[in-house]
Amino acid sequence: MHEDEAIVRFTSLTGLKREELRELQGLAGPLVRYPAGTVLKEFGEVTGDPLLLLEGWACSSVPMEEGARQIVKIHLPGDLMGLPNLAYTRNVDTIMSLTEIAVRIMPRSSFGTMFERYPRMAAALFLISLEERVTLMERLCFMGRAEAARRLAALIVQIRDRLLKSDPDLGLTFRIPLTQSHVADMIGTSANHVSRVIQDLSSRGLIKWGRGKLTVLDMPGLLDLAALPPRDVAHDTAWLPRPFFSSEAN
Amino acid sequence: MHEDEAIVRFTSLTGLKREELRELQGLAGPLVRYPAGTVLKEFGEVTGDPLLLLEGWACSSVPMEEGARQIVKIHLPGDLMGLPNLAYTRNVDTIMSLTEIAVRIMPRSSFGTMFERYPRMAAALFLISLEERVTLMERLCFMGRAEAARRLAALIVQIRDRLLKSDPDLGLTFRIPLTQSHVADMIGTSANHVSRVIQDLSSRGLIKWGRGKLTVLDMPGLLDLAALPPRDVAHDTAWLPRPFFSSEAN
DNA sequence: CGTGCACTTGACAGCTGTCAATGCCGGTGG
DNA sequence: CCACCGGCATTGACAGCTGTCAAGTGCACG
Repeated sequence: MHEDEAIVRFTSLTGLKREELRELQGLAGPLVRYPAGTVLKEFGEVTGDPLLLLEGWACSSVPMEEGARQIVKIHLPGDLMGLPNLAYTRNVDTIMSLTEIAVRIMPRSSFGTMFERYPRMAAALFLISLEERVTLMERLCFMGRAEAARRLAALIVQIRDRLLKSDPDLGLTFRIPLTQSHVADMIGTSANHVSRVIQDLSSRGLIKWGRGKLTVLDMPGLLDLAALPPRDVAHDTAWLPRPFFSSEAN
Repeated sequence: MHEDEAIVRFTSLTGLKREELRELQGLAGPLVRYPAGTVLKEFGEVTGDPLLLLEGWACSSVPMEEGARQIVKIHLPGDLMGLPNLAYTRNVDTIMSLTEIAVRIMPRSSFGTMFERYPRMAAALFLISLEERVTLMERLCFMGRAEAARRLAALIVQIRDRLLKSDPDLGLTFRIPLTQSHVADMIGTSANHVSRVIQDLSSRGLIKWGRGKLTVLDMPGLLDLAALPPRDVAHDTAWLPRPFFSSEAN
């Protein structure tokens, strides 16, 4: 993914102006690359600056007792990682790359700048945070109520939806750099059980999943199983501050 | 709770100045009271304005299939309710009062004003949102990994911690306006099972719970069972914009 | 005193964690 | 080319937590 595209995704929901995007890029640090499996932030350590993910996959997880962990979010290009740490002195999660990744550091001070000088950008940041909250709410519902097969179906649908945003031509077969262990840590079961559930979905003719490659065979069936609550993605941003630079109305 | 106290709680984490608090109050609408059991927002309906809760308890829940629901948050005095709706056109959860409550409407436009004219207040709002996110992350972990007894223990500890913030003298016995059905919808089990789990905790001598009154008999034991991850509550707000009015340093 | 709601209790089945063993596959080194 | 190895995935057995159903209890309220 080209860097501009990632930045555009980051700000798409508020319709920020091109000039504002440039300012945002001006606040970011240089591009840095890491190999797969790199731990970028460790839970409990003193917080650093948030990171803007530009290429590759990463994930945030919270360590539990005895080596277990819960993955709380998959990061895709365009995502800001480590944002919640702004409110704490120690990292609230562990951030690790799942593939080779490219990131830019977003210095803490740049967020102060945003709030002081670029209110629309700050508001965009706020909206992104609210969306994350809703995503977590949704996952919380599934975790508490649904059985593993449905949680897996919902996970697949949600990941594909997010991938679609940056690649509208994404087919029904695509790469997912997640092992069954990762999936287990995401949907809250054992890696053992994930194997059973995947085979269950396969035998129902819904998906095919192997070697990091996932194929959705029956999307309506998968959606039906996932039974995600309807969520209106259209955003009402009429309350946002007026654009800073542009002459045209938003 | 006196209104000022609630407002102070709302903004405590960023050390907002007294003048800013007054501005915040100026943005809010008049005080409105509702009896227990009032539905203030209904999931899926067109969004209205967020509400600042000043007295009483309320909860946000997401309806699931067949009348089931997941309670995603308990609102206590000082909480802003319905904030995530700012990013959507339809309510992402149902907000219902658990006791008699008093609220003030925070018009959508007032958030635009905050971002334009009171960057520190906007940043405070942002931080609150990040905290909510972390709370949800934590609950997600428990929902996926812990058995019901531990989830209940964690719930009790967390609620008491939040009550302590507004009443530092809170003893080990306090009122909780939650039925076992509510608890079930919070920790993701059946109301039936909640009864069993409460009796389990009781027989272990950890708590006593009846008639809306909860007594913690063995706090260390309860904390041990809950096994909440250590979370540094101190906030690093050095990146925040400078105070708007005051002359003193923050 | 009757009604309704909240809570309790018991039985049973089902999903899922755990343990252990096995299979598969890619990479490494000879 | 082949043997070995380690990580990942599969499979089976078993126990435990938990949902469901159903019946019963107790309390508050009118």
